[in-house]
Amino acid sequence: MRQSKLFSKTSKTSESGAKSVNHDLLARAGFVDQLMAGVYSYLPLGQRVLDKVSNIVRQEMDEVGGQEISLPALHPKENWETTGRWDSMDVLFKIISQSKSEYALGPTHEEVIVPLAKKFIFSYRDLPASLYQIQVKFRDELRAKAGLLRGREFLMKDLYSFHASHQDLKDYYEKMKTAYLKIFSRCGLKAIITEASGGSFTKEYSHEFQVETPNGEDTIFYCPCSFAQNKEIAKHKAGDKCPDCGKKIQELKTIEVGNIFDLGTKFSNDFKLTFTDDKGKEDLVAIGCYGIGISRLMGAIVEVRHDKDGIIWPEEVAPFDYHLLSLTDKGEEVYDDLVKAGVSVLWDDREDVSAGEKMADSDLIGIPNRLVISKKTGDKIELKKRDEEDVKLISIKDVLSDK
RNA sequence: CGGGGCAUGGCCUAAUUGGCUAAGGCACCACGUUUGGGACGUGGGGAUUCUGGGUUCGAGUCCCAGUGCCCCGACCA
Repeated sequence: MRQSKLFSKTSKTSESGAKSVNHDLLARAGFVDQLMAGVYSYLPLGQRVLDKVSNIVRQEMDEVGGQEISLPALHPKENWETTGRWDSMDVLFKIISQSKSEYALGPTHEEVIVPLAKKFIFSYRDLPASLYQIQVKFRDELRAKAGLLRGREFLMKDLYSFHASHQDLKDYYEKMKTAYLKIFSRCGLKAIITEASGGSFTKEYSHEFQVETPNGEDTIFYCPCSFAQNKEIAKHKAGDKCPDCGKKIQELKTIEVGNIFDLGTKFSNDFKLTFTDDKGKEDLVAIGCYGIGISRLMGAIVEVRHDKDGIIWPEEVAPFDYHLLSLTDKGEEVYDDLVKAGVSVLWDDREDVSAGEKMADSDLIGIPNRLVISKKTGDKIELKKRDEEDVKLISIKDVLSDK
């Protein structure tokens, strides 16, 4: 991609409403644009990051047997009345059509997928089943805030698993924990599995995946031995002895990037989703639900991985692998070679922009590898990692073989 | 939803006690000079000062109402 053709531009000044780090940096670097509180447009750079994160999530969900689908965002009122959530879920967006019918905009999809599952699941032979989608969700938050961290419209992966027994659900739930940790690790984050409330529709436990950052809105009590509880349900406090290992419990500010629920038979009971077991007996299907806020995850990565100059994208989610800066009129040949070799590169080919501005923009955008061509580099290319100070001179062959 | 703050070209800001044609920077257009850490000169275009009322000879500035955004809290299957 030639930067001279890039739709977005960087900005030296922060937007007056961009008080959070992720909103400020993502807006200044040209990844997102705020439409209103909690609602953002994703510009070309931002869309590339969302796609990168989504693909990581896809790979890991496919790895645990998930099948990707796409459910409607517009839901009939009736399904939400069936589960009682039309009235009880405060954040439900409700809309009225011109013929005065009422609909919900999906904040989550049990009300759609369980009726769908009824059309295909009849026998223990149809179980287990695991379905997921990556889709925009709507939640009428009273206070959207912190950039991408708490939106009213946001991108989410939600997976629903269906099981013939509760034990089978629990086994799958554990597999999902491992898959989630892998996803967050690939996104450059260390997630802490934290015990949390199951919410009002499951009496079972739930587990949140929390990432430590000073700007986080959640508080957890944590011990490195693997003990972690959300403050909401915690029976311990900072300084107490860890019930598992006896060391002192710490208090951490965190962002929740994922949450998994054992829903039991709540929704299968509401919709009468049953199956026939191998003895010919009818039983309710056990359901698990597993969410990752993709756009929130993008914001969380920025909150954790930045410095005074800008964003520091982890390799796997960066919008491009290489940022090639031409400080002379040379560079086109190198760019063409890289493109031909399939290297993901953003080429700063802008002619009327000073070297200093190109470097400042490069740091702000945060692509992990910076290549510079200038008078000083001769027929070599300078390589600098975004998160390192030292530079080295290499040849284009080194770039191609490195990939 | 309770409390607080803010609202001026696309963006960031200024404007004396209420007083002249709303000023500057960024960005944009033209020409020229520049190019290793956010260069510079000259010229140019771009504004119902959030909306609606009110006070006043006169309102960006004061008052009332509304709207939007940000922050704190509550809320957040």
